[in-house]
Amino acid sequence: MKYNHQEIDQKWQKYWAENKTFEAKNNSEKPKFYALDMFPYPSGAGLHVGHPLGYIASDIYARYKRHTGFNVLHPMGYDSFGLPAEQYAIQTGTHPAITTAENLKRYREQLDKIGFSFDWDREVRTSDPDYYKHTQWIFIQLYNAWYNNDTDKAEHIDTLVEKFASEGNIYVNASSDDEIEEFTSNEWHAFDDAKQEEFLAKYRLTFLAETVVNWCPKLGTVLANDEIVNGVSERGGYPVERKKMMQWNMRISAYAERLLQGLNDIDWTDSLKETQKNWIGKSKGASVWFAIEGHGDLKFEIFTTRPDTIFGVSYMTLAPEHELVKQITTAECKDAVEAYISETSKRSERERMAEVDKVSGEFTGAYAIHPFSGEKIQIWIGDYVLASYGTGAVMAVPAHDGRDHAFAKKFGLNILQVIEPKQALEEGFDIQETSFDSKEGTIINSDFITGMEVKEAMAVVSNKMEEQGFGMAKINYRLRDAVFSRQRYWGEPFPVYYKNGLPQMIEKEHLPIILPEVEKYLPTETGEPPLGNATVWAWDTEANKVVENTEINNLTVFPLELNTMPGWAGSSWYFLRYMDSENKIDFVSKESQAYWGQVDLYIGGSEHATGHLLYSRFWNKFLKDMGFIDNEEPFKKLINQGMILGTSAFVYRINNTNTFVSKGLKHLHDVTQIHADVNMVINNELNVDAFKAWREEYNNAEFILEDGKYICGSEVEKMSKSKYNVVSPDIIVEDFGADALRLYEMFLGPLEQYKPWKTDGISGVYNFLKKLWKLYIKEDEFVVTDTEPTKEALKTLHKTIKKVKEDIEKFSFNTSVSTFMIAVNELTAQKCTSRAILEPLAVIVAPYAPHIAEELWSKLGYETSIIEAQFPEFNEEYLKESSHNYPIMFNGKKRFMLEFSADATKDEMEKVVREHEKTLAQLGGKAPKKVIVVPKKIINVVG
RNA sequence: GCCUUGGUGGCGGAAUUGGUAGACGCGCUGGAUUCAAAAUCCAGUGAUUUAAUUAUCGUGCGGGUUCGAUUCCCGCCCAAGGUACCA
Repeated sequence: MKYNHQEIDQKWQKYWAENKTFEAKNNSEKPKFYALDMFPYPSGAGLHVGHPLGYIASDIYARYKRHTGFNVLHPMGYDSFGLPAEQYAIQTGTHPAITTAENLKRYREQLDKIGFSFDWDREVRTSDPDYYKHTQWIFIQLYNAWYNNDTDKAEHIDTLVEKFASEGNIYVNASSDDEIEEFTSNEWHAFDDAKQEEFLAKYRLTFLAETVVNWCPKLGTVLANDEIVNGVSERGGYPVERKKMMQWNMRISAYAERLLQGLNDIDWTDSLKETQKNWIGKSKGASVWFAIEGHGDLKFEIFTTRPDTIFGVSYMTLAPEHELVKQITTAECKDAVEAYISETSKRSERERMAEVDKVSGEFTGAYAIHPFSGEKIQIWIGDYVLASYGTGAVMAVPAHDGRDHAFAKKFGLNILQVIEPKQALEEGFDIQETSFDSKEGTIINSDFITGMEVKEAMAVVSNKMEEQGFGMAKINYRLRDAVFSRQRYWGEPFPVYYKNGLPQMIEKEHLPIILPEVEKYLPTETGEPPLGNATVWAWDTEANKVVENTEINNLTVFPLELNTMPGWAGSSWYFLRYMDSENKIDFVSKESQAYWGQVDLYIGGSEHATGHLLYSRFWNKFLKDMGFIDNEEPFKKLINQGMILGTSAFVYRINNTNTFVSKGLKHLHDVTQIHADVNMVINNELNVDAFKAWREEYNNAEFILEDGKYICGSEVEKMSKSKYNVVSPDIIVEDFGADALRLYEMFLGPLEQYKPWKTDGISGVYNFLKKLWKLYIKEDEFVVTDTEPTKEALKTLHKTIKKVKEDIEKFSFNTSVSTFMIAVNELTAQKCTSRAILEPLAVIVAPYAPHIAEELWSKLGYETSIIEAQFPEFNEEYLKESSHNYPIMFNGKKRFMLEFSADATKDEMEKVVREHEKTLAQLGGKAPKKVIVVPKKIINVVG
């Protein structure tokens, strides 16, 4: 009987499904363990070899936890809303729900073939109305909440309304929009509903506001930065501009400090915490208001981290999008400023941040007044200042800030030194040539702070500004409120209708509001989102249901929101749903979430570091504030699996044409690099016909070939459907079995590391499985006996137990695979047949290669799953060595080996080494200066 | 640009706290078996040098600390991920 992976895989996958072997119970005498994977987006390309990497790791850990006595929750589901299905719908007219259902089916089949210990009864899908009704409900909770800085938590909006009614907003300490007009309780009562709502919106945790987006007029849609290449749309190559739009936003900034502090309480890698910390970007500094000459009371606010340099200000820079620019620009400067703004609107924010050497700007003709000195300061606009960061305005101190310096130099603006460096600078240092950005120094040329140290000056300036009413110390966060509207079809509809232009929430009992059918998935001709095409998309407030648009009367029937929610909406809370996925009423019951608590182990890609992982923490904290769940942080321990990278293929389109030029000739043209599907490329050569048939826009494409071939470029990058470089695990499972795939993915290298995919080494792990099999079954015979194990076999077994246990606990799965190989090689050489060795061996291998382990377990005579078996205990007795072979080194270089008994003392060993003839030969008879003996490691002779 | 991670043989990688660099696997070379091949088994395999012993070099590059550095420190180079509407 040979090792037949296909038969064994099927047999045990069927057994696990039928016996619900991996069902998690919501109560148990065993301790609980919650192991979670980041759920996949089910793309049309199917599961690729990168997906299972993390799933296999968490599966090994989850199975190990079961072997050590835990009640394990290990669920899986799908992040099933998203752009690709919608894109496909636009291209083919197929409803995204159909595409998604097909993709999902394929994913499930693929996942099933790998033998995961998932509890499939708890599966969730974000695009399922039974799921997204809760996403809609959470949205409503956020709408009906504000953040009270005094209690440092979110509260129901009613408590804010009470405050307004009793004392106005003057004493309210909330996270809110900047610069809210003050009102008294009397004024509040005098406001009409619309006015009251206008004020409440400035405090709500989700609110409508104007936000800048990448607008592509030709496609009539908003684009992700991802969809823009070289300033034009990736699809079609159309121009893109920055435009303001009314959008739903989430006030994540209210949680900035808690998101930052919470990092101290979770077991995540330092690099990931660092990334989130930098993303939140806390900085201490000051807010300063500058008056504008000739504009009466008009002032604008800047944020600076260096209030100590306020006397070094030589000009101001506003973001070109700053709201005041139009108002203050003088007639003479108008044309140039407008041209510059229009130019800037074509550049993406990322370009503006990246291209630091492209210094550009324009003088507005207006002057600010220095609050202390009263001097006139030129106001410029420059694209190095971003509207979305801080207040979109900076006070420029060229002597002490690199970017301000470059700007001042280019435009011949004054550079005034106000800090004297503490340490003498290199000779020839000239503040006119290079800025001095360090905070180590003494203030000069600065009125009342001259002579102070930087730190002291910062505080003094802040205090003085506060006294005089034009500034104060302030903490600023880089973290911006998150835009929550998408002009897309395939996402959660908002549970929102508009009455007199004001948003109204729909009651919980009428949820879900189901995504309507549309004829076309594109934006409407008037530029509205795809839901603008829906004909049944109005809310009847009497019947409490969605009705035909023709019934809209704005008295009882109102238009519904046309935007949908972003991809991260559904993924921000799915980990809670798994705890209680059958709950028909609430998103999770109090009891279920109390039992499962935090996710004990979360495995997923580091590319989610600042998106999903921050948004989930935000929603989790909010839900806790509102009393729905108990834990402040959702994910106790988190491991980033490194991505498996793909090899992408590129074609080169000559700009503004539909002609593609082969790689070797691309330097002769201005070209745009575009991804081609790797499945259309063999040995870098493009299958031109397949490419033409790939997309409608390429049907008539023309090609400039070299040597009769179209040669593609290639790059190693993320494996992703959008890069068309996806490789599927199916063939590997078919040819080598699920256990080989599992072992191989682990064997590739450390879990956390990025690695390009290659199939070359798979035969190694397959050979290992065959050798493992042969320890138990030779020819057709089951050869395991009850003979006493040898000392060597016990040593092999126990060092394997020790190493594998340590490896699993530190998520070093690649080294376990090597350890198994060594163990099997040794036991084979020892001709071991003892049950006392081979039975525990099957259990240690089981988390990694569960199918073969189950089969061997049943051959060993067991009738229940191997998952019931206890993980074997390590016994140190078997590993004791009577001697150790020491390398004898001279000045760090190994020269020969010497064996010493385990109980030899340091002095004894030193003596032997000193007197050894080879030592004398090495040193030419001279006595060693020193001998260093490190027990169980090395002996080093210093000559 | 900025933030994060990584760079070790032909390839994937190992090396627990600063202690024998290259475990394990792939590939390659030679051999056994076979009519032949597949499969399997055995031996070898960082580079230079040598018949061999040996010696020298060697963990992206340049410095430093140390008896001893893949590991710690300083300065660079290269690649990947993220950079706020891909998920």
